[in-house]
Amino acid sequence: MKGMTIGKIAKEARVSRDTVRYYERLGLIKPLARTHSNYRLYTEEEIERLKFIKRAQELGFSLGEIKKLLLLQDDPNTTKAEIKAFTEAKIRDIKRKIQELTRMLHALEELAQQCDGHGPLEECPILEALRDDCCHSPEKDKRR
Amino acid sequence: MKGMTIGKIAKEARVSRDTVRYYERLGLIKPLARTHSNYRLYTEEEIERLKFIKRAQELGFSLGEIKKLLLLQDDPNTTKAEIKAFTEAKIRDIKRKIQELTRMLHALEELAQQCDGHGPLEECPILEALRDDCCHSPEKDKRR
DNA sequence: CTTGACCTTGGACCTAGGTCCAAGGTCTTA
DNA sequence: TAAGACCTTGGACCTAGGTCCAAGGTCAAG
Repeated sequence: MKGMTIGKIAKEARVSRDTVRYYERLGLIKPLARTHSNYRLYTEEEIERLKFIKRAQELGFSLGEIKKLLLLQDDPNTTKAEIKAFTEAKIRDIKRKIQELTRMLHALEELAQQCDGHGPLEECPILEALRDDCCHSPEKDKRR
Repeated sequence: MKGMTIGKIAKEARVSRDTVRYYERLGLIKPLARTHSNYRLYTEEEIERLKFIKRAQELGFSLGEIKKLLLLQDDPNTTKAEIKAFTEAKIRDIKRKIQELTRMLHALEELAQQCDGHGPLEECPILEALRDDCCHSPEKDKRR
């Protein structure tokens, strides 16, 4: 009988059995067949699919997005332009996250730099900033 | 009778009643008193506390971290150096996140740029990159 | 004295990406 | 034939930061 059981491909792809079953529930992967005793059977191809998923995760794609990506890959009508557009959407997404984190970083760095680390706590510029309304969240509290 | 009910302070601080009760469960805030009918009673101070929490969240602190920050603020033995160290730890944290996102961004940008958006899907450099083992996750799959 | 707006509690539900467990079936190897 | 290592299913649990709901109590206005 050809094929590998779930434990085998999980080990090969360095994920857990539970994760493989979880991905199956999400529709990311499915076994080629079942044995007479209902064991899932897979081939090399599914190991590659698991590795594909891992790599896509490392690039910042969610499992939902990876599902779309796999569907696109499996569909003969998909164009390269679609894949490129998908990638570019993710790029914009990541850029937005970086911008937001950079905003936080600058605000924190400014506060840390204002604090000399000495003297009474009442004058701590960091706590003061959190207490008073000073922080640079754009477009808020315009009235008052 | 002095004090505001939960609906009042929630409105003032622009959060939901449920959120205030949730913060109470987490130990971030608590009512000064209860009425005879067991209604929570708050003062201006609690509105400020809610705003403090929101501002700290905007700076990237988790509710767990904000709890520590509030405890530090309320403790007369806290030094400015401690607050500064806390802030600096968060700065390092955010820098790490930015680095990770930047890694993803560069990888995606390289892939997008390699793709001309034309021709058959089999040669799509983006899908190829996910299929083959090419992506720059550091220190992995050194054997094989 | 009733209506509607408030308040109370406990607990379920949500997203995301899994992990863990129980109860049971199967397979291999000694 | 028995142990131990697999496999099956369904469902609970986890983090984080909440939201929503039911069933019931309270309060002010008309």
